[in-house]
Formats: sequence, C-alpha cells, structure tokens
Amino acid sequence: MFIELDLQSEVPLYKQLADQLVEGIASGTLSPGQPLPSVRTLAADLGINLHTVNKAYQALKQDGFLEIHRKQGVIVQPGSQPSADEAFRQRLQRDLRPLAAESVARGMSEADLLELLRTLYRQIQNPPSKGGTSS
Amino acid sequence: MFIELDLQSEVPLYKQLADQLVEGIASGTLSPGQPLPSVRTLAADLGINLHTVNKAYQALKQDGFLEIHRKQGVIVQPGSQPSADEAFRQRLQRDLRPLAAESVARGMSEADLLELLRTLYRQIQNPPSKGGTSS
Amino acid sequence: MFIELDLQSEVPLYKQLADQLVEGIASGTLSPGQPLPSVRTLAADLGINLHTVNKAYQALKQDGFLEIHRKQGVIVQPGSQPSADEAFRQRLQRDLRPLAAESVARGMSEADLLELLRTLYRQIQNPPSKGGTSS
Amino acid sequence: MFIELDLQSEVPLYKQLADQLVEGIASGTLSPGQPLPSVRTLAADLGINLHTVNKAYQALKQDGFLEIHRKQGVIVQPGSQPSADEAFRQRLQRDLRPLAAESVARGMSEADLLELLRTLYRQIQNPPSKGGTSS
DNA sequence: GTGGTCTAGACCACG
DNA sequence: GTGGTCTAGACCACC
Repeated sequence: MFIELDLQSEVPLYKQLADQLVEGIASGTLSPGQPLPSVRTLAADLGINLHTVNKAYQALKQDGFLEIHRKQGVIVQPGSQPSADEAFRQRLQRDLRPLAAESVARGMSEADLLELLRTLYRQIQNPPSKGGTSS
Repeated sequence: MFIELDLQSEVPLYKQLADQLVEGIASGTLSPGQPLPSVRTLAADLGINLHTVNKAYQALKQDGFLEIHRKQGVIVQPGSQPSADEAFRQRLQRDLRPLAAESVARGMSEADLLELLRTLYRQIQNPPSKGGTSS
Repeated sequence: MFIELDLQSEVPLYKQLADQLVEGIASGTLSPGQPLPSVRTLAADLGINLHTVNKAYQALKQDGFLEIHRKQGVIVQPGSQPSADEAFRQRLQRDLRPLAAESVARGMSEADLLELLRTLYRQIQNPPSKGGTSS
Repeated sequence: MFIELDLQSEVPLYKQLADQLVEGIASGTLSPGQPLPSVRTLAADLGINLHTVNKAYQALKQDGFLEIHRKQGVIVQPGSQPSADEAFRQRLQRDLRPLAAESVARGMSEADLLELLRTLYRQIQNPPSKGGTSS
C-alpha cells in the first residue's frame, strides 16, 4: 500500500490519507481483516504527526471502513463494508453537482465527463498494479 | 436567478454562492454580458457579509467566468467562457477520484454512478425552470 | 449553565463535559438554538485545553445534539433533537445491563433500583434550579 | 457458565469478563463457594491473555465477589455477598445519570426507560436458561 | 507494544 | 473573532 501526501494541497492531510485508504479498500489492495500500520508507525513512515493519522483512522472507523482494537491495532473492516445507502448517495450528489455544473459551463460534453468518471472508476476497481507483472 | 444558501452546511458560503452562479451560467439562466447585482446588493439580499460575496466574485473572475469593472459593475463573461482545458480536467479528476473510490468501496455499480452523474448533468444543462413563463 | 469537572475521575474530561451538556439540554437549561461558549472561552473557563472542549463539541455534533458553524460558533440543535431510536436503545441496554446485574448480585431490590432511576430521571427533567426562586 | 467476549467492543475485555461473572453470581448460575476455573484455564478457554483474566478476578476479589486462595484457587464468595451499600449506590447514580439524561434529551419517556431497566433486572435475576436440564 | 486522552502552541480559512 | 488543522510531547489503560 503506497501512500502519497501533498503537503501543499489545500486538502487536509488526514483527508488525503483517508481517501487513499478508501481507494486501497476499493481496489482490493487492502483486504477485509488486513491489519494496517499502527498510528505511530504510519505517522513516522509518512513523516506526519500521529494525531493526523489517528484522525484519518477515526473517520474511517466512524464510516465503517475500519475497526480499531486495543492491542490488535487497526484492521480493515472484516465484515461487510459499508453500503451505498441513501445518505451516501445524497452526499455524492451534493459533491458531484458543482463539478457537473462547471463541466457544463466550460462546454465539456456529457460523453467526455462520463468517460472521465468511467475511466477513474475502472482504474480504481482494477488498478494496473493489481495482479500485475511484478519485475 | 435564485440563490439558496445553507448556513448549516460544512461547505463555505462563498463556495456555495460561486457554485450556484456557475450553475446559473451553465444552465443559461445567466447569459454572457448579463449584469450581476453589486457586491453590496447581493450581500444585502442574501443576508451575508460583503466579504463573502466579494470572495465568490473574485474567485469566478479568476476562473474567467465573470468580469469586474469599476463603473459597470459585475457582468457575466461576454466573450468566450472558460474552456475545459487540461488544468480543469486534472482538477476534475482530483476531485472525482475520492468520490469514485468510495463508490467502489461501497459496492456501487459503475452504471449506477454514471447514471447519477448523467442525471445531474442534464438537470443542470436543461433545468426544469428553463423555458418557463418568466416575464 | 454550570459545568463541574472532576480531574481525578476515570471518566475522560471530554465525556464529563459532553454528559453535562446533554443534561443541560435534557433539563431545558440549554434551549434549542441557544449559543454555547466558543471552544476557547469554555476551555479557559473550565481551565482545560481547547482541544478537550472541541472533542466534546464534535461528539455532540456527531450525535445531533449540537450544530457547529463557522462564525456563529456552536449552538444547541435548533431543529428536532435526536430521537430514542433503536440504536440508542441497544446502547442503553448494553450500558444498563452490568449495572442491573451488580444490583441484583448485591441484593438490591427491583423496586429500589427503579426508584433510584426514576428519581434521577425526574431530577434531570425538572431540576430544582429550573424556574426556581433566584435570590 | 457461558462467557461471551466481544473482541470488537470498546468495552475492555477484563470488564466484559468481570461483568459476566457478576451476572452469573446475580442469576445464581455461580453459587457461593463454587470454584472457578484457574486463571490459566479460563484464559486458555477464552483465548485471551492471562493478565486479562487475572485483572478481572482481582477486581472482583476487591469488590468482595470472589475469594482467591493460593492452593484452593478461585471461589465465589462463600460468605455474604457484598451489599448495596452507600458507596455502590453513589457509583450507580454516577453511572446511571448520563444515561438518564440522554434518555430525557432524546424524548424517551420515564415509563419506557424504567420498563427497559425492569426487563433487564428480571432477565438477569431469572434467566431463561436457569432451571434448565443441566446435570 | 497498542490506541486513548490531555496539554500546549501554532497557523489558516472563514465571515 | 470563530472553528479547522497540524505539530509536539506527555501519561495512561489495555493486553
């Protein structure tokens, strides 16, 4: 699992981290039940504060993507992952709306926009490195 | 042009405002060259701070959606609207990526996700109120 | 609203604080829409760190008891308070069970135990200081 | 005596264990003078750490529910069980108070709350499995 | 060793 | 001024 943080980004570090962990889960790079690095270890590896890592972990625990145990540490939700419930779909719409609007305003065609999202979806679901030909 | 702000949202007011102005441009509710209310007027109408309106206007000017003149006031970009250039597409990808990832992780199908975005795109491009009986 | 923290208690400070705020809401001492002190102010008043106050506020926001706005600060949920849904009742049972068990083991009668809870409930719902005769 | 531990719970293992032993005593499943498994045996049976079992036993000895002898091993307090003294009632109140408060805040009626506790009390005092066909 | 909590102090975005 | 984020360093409970 390779994590890359952009310290210059306006996106908070803890969110960048959480997003990439979700992407790892989505792609299968992180499997249910799989242990994640301890907050300290990951913080050291990424060169950030352990509280920042902890905030990302807590957020994902809240969303049902992770479980946090006392000794066992942090593991990917071994049961069923959270579902695309109504609350999620509404959040999704709220977040997609301004992106769709700006695409329209900039004259980007529906086909172009959908193609872009489709490509992303497939890249995430089946990343190049997954089951790849390791050298 | 009807603006609706959610004071309880986690989305900053200036961004909500900017987003809705872009949506107005996308839908054609706001036409090129059309004058917008002054910062003062709009702030009063919406019951928000001058700075907030100004920040939204400045951001849209920066993006090329608006022109701000000292005397004339604020008008929708009368020339060519900003295009879906590479910079925009990259920003789009960066913003769509975590949404696509969480959709995959939550087991939302590609078709479902694309359908949701398609519906949004069409709603914005051709809103129900467009072509209405406005005076 | 009078807050009292026990620094010696094994109960985390942020939970003590959150509990007392909920009690304030329950008793009506804190009314819907009422503003709460800023994290900094309350932290200073209580002599604790602002992060501790923030943690309590965030937890209550998560549960739907509070709203946190950018400028307005923190206010008691002006809409409908969270309800006693199934999730809450299960949590309640889980927490009450060991207390009931120890009461039985110590030979405390059902009537005694229920009376104790009833008294608490009424004290909270209608505290002595509410509508009292202020000197 | 059937012990069930939830490794994913936020409640510490030693407390889950102690709680269930108390519940066993309350229900009569564990009778005064009855021997309990050794720390080693119980830890092995439950698949947990020795320290964890020991901590639970020590806590219950401290409260007067158990006696621990070097040779004899651990037995349920053969004399009089600890009583519902003032210290216990105060602890009980302290623990019940936030639960009562949140119940009030969530609009749960006094009758509902008391009924819930009454049901728990009776379940514990006279569990379904009690009076069964155990040898 | 793990995560949980608390403190202290800093900078930034928002309005 | 507000809350949001990040850092640094500390102690404790749990296992």
